[in-house]
Amino acid sequence: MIRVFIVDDHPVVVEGIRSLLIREKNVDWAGHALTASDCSAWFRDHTADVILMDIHLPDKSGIDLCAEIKSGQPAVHILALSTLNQPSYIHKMIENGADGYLLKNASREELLEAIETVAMGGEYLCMEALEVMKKRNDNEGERTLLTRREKEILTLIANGLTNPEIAEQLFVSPWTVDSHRKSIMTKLNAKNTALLIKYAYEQGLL
Amino acid sequence: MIRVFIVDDHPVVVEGIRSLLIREKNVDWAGHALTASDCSAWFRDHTADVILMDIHLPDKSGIDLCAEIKSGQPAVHILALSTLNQPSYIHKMIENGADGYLLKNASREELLEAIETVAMGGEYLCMEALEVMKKRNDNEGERTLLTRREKEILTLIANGLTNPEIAEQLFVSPWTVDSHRKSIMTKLNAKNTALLIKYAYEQGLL
DNA sequence: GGGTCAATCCCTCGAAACAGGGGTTTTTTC
DNA sequence: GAAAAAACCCCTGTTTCGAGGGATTGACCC
Repeated sequence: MIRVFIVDDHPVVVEGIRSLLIREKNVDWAGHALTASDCSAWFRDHTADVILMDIHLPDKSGIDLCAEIKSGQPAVHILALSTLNQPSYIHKMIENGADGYLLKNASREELLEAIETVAMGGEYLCMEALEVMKKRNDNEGERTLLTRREKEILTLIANGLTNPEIAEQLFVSPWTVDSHRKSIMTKLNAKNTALLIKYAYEQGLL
Repeated sequence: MIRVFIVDDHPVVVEGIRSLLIREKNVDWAGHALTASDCSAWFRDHTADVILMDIHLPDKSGIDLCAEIKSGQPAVHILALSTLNQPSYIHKMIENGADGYLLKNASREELLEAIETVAMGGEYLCMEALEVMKKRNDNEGERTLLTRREKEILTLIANGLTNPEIAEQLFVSPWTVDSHRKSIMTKLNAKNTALLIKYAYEQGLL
């Protein structure tokens, strides 16, 4: 008997999955939460075999929640659910301890298979997630391309800060910021700021 | 008895809404489709009182599908469903004949209220959509704000062209381009190019 | 026909961005 | 523990941006 808990801020998704699972003999409904904090609270006193976890939650990202739950209860298996197959999300979830990744347009069969797989300690990635992870390895991943610092600076650029302003905020020299900016532009192949922001958006970096 | 049809590419959403509605005495389940083309096909031979329509469909946007269905069957009431409250989507759906707009994190009560309202010929907008529509009226609509020429130039800026390059392409003086650029920045309240592109993206202008 | 607005053109100047080098130190990774 | 990668720092130009002013024309609306 697999005890399944779900955290998702969409009542209809919760209800939908519940009514899909309730028909299964080997699946038991542990409960649900609409927010990350409710989920954390529940797992302080209870446990489950599998958590179906939405990535977009109102109070906290599923990425952080995933790490949090795993540190408290390492035995619990987490299956990430998302509407989007943004590479950055997939990587982050896996890195933070998720055991599987499923798109919300998955069929009932796929959902059940994924739950069973992760419940037995396996790993389940949907097709799209698999492709993304493969690309990452093949291609050295256009996404891994940017370092942590570079992403940080890119975000600040997108927020309209100038190089000197960024330098001040990060307590580094303006030249450093300029160096990072140049390497970001080289990596994203952007000729100027406008293209930089455009590419960043298109690649889901913002 | 309100006959409800749903088109959404997420099986769990379909299932969730179904199990929410099935408990209602005054709601009848007409059927569902996972793609826009299936939906169109179904409505050639059948009809319903209300369609719950996802905006993001695999083969065609809900925005187009909405106009298509309405032209064939004007009596049908369409309630748009979306995970995002992007202003551009809300406007476009309403313009294409949608009778309501609901976010997918709506509660069961809100969903039922929305269905009943549109079934009776009314209009139902969720809080977020209302705010967006209000802003449009208050503010003369962040979308009408930019003139045709300004949008054209904004697109070119986003494509990485500089003012002189844009001037050359449009056969006008660089001064002219600069004037337009300045007025775009004033209207969108952007301090620099980075913010300009960011705002343009957020408001669905690109 | 007067008012409004889009679209065009013009000028200056300081502050950024962009292109092109150079380099050191710290942290990862194998 | 060595190699590689990331993060940091520096300098010099040229180009573009961005803020601040202007002005003229034509189209559309009441």
